[in-house]
Amino acid sequence: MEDVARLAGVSSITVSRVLNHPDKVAESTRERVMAAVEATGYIPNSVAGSLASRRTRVIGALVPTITNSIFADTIDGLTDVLTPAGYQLLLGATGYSLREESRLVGAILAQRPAGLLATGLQHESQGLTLLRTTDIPIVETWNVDGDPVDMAVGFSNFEACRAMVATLARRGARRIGFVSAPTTANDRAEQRLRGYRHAVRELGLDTDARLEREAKFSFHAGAERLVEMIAERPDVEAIFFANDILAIGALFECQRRGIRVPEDLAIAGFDDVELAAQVNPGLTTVRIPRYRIGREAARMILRRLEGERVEPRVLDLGFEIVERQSTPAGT
Amino acid sequence: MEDVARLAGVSSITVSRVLNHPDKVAESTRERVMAAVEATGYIPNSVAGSLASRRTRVIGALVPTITNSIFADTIDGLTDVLTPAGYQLLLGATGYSLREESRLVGAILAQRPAGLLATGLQHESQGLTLLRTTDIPIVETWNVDGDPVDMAVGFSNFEACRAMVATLARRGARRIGFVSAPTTANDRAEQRLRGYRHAVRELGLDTDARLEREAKFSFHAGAERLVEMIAERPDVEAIFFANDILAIGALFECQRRGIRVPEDLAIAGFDDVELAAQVNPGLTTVRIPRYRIGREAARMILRRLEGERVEPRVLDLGFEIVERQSTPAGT
DNA sequence: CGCCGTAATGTTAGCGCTTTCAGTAACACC
DNA sequence: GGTGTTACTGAAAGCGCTAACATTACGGCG
Repeated sequence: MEDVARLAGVSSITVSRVLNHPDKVAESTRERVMAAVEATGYIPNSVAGSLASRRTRVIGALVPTITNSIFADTIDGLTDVLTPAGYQLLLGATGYSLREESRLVGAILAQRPAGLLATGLQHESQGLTLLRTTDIPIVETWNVDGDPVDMAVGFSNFEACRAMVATLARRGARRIGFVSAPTTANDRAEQRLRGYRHAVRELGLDTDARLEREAKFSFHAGAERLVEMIAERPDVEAIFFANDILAIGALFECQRRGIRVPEDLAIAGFDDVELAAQVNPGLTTVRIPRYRIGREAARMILRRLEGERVEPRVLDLGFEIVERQSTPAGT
Repeated sequence: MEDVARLAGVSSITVSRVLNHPDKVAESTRERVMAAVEATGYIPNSVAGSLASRRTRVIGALVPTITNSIFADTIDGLTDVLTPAGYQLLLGATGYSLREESRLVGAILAQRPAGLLATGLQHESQGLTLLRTTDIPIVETWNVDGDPVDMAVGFSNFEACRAMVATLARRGARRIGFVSAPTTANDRAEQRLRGYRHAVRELGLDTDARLEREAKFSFHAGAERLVEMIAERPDVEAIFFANDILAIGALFECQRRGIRVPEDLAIAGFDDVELAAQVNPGLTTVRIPRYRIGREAARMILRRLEGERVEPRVLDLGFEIVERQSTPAGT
């Protein structure tokens, strides 16, 4: 920066101003400085800048895994808002471990981000303390059933599952199975399971424990649980899977076994991934605002960084039941 | 940090040492300092630390989009190596724009990352200059057909496509269509197309331009190109899609239209996404080391950061033709 | 005509750490 | 007992910027 200043015949603070507050510099000076920046190939040092100004242009984001496209969509929404605003993304993957989340929260906060996005409302006490102590805007995502540390944006996993069970029941099913995602360190999965259980009781449906299982996130696991469940409860009428990947894995298994969907068995998923609309039959599922979660989270953070108050602190973006051909049509 | 030092009855430099070089501090002191760190809830300021030490624990990564799972897998491999080594990920999505890539390279370099991962060997001159000028380790990924700025890890898209066409031809197809991904700002797609063209000529197959189309990345586009191609060239025997998503979109369209795969038409994809093995019939495709690309890229960067020389600078991880049921079986 | 507001630029200090060099103490060795 | 060696701790300087205040020039205004 010293070099640039010398070449342009100004002091270094003027160079700094040209780069950060161009309107506070005379146009002729600005041009001279910009030319000098080009000529020297100067790349500003944001590390030094951040230290001096005590703020960074970095937003931290913590997701369980970026390998699951639903989180990739949220990150996508986040960057689509952040990038034009001049912010960059510091990404961490917790691998569904609250221990690892705490560690990453510490590591990310050490970078003094301007804001932070987390997934879920559930945290380890250590991480929670860190989140509470810091004064940057924090948005927890993918869940609105609980108390956020600061702000939250998402939808009710509980209500979404309850609504899907109600839809299946309305189409005539009384024996509805549920395949949950692992609920440890995953409040979204836990609430989906609770939503199912609540609905089954509420509607007086079959509550046999054999209609409930857990599966890791994979096509294969969905197929396996399907096979197990129809072996133990051949009379099951519909199986609701906690995510589309499981459901589609099961759907493919039905294709292979000649089980007719939805005539012999109805299948429903959760997430409405792009694939859900493409498979044959199309998958009935819950559409959730994955991309918008990221977008709105970014907006909330930015608004706070601009000094505005953000109300409400919990933003429920809702969900939508999408009925396709994998469940019986309405009459 | 001042507070911690006072509480522990040491100077601030000792606190710094406890945090960064714990082995250079007496155990009793270390314990006292750690207790003080806990008590005060001190979170080190990496920004200041980085400025003073002139190095960060951040690695930049540029991908076209994180929404495509193949890049998510590469990022996954990257973080799996980087995180245990104490590095964090600064992620940028270029949206397949070289202009945007240049901008992001500048923004990321301003953060003074310890290393940088880019996707592809193709860059705009402005971004290329930045990459060349900087002295941090840089790995270009997903392509080894060309000259890297620094290091590269990936496979030959050209040879992979050539090999798939040869496989299809070996199974009897003479009229093989190709659906390319958009080739602008995407050297990988471009080389896949060139590999197809080369193979078709080399093997004396049908070179009709109507057997060649382009499609954006979606199931839907794959289905559309399929429909168009069989309308214009009803005698096409096999269609090779530049990625699995296109191929699977086409496969689903065949299911809907009652086109038997592979009896009426063979279908092949590229990438071997998890879904490719699940669909019915299973998709013949090219398996590529998506995850390992990220892993090896991280390893190369880390080795360089430890002062080692890295040879070779271009690491070809190869590919593998995976024949499933969407193409005719061997005899 | 002096005063004051405004625009443009510069001076000074310091952000919170780490590097470098120095210093102290304890111990072994010839 | 002087010297070297190892282990530990500290003082001073400064990383490359920006915030806050200072300065200069200029023109409008009572």
